[in-house]
Amino acid sequence: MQPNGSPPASNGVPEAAPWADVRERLHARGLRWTPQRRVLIEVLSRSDGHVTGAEVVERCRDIDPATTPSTVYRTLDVLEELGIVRHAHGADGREEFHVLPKSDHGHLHCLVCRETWEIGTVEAAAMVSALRSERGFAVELSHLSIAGLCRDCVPDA
Amino acid sequence: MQPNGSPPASNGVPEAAPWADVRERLHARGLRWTPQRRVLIEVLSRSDGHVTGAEVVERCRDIDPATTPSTVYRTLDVLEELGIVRHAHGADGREEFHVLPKSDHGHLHCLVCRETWEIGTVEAAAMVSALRSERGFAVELSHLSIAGLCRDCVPDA
DNA sequence: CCTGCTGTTGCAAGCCGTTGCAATAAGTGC
DNA sequence: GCACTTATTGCAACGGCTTGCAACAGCAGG
Repeated sequence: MQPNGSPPASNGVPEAAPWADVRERLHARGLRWTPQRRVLIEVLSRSDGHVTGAEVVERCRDIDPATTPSTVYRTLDVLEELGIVRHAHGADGREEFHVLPKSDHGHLHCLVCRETWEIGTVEAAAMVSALRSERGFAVELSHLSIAGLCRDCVPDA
Repeated sequence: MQPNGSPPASNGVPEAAPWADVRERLHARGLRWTPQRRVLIEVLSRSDGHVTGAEVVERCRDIDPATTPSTVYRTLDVLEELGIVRHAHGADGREEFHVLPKSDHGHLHCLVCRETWEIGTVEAAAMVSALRSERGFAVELSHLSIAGLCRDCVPDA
């Protein structure tokens, strides 16, 4: 059954592929395709790439009010193993999921305005390679959250 | 200066200076010196510099079983404003407090063995200044936690 | 010592996540 | 279609931390 592709958001951004084969990917690992997982995938496919755990739960409830948090979080763990989502913690320590990361990247969080920005491999390169060579430490960039004050919130002009 | 070595944990080495004037510092701000705060200061003065929120609560309870979490966390907030403690979040998002940070530093967390290391201004310098000049972003080093795999846990030998 | 102002506390409740466990239901083979 | 294996679910309870609120108690001042 392929009833007209599942459109991503509503603003014509394509997205197509990634979600189509999730079911098969699960099966390939002996995992199952359940109604609850369908709902979660539906929610994620509509996200813009960054969501908190609580947001995901809430959106799932919009589709199926019976949604249980434990199921959602456990499924997110599974999807993380499949590489479909990736999680990190915001400046307040809460979970933030990154959906379909197109590239490995971390985040910058302004402690004042709460705005966030992505920081890519290039910007992190110096630090990452320094830690790698000096300490043998392999940074998990996708889990990296750097807190601080953004340009607009730095008091010092 | 301040040779002092400041012997960290265990033995009853009473960390003279910093704690002595906490009471006055509070008073100077119109804040109060209460039994509960006395207990918390007692606990912090015995810490080796890194404790989780839950640990602090538990240790306070060792001294006064009636200790309430809300009081502890609220007082830690106050002490953070006084610059006596500083908090960050571990790889799991839980709070970690740095007591009397002698220097600004962040932390490295191994996702496998859970070990942690400090990372100082020198190591972070490249990244900090890059973010500062390219984005105007002022990194709060003391809040920085970098997750990844340490030398001993990196699979790839 | 007594009084009053207001910083603090403790409680109750709540939010975000996690976990143990028994019941349920995908997916497989016949 | 029908067992059967076992991945998955939902529940209930808990851990860490926060918040609203009424009662309490530092600490000047008289």
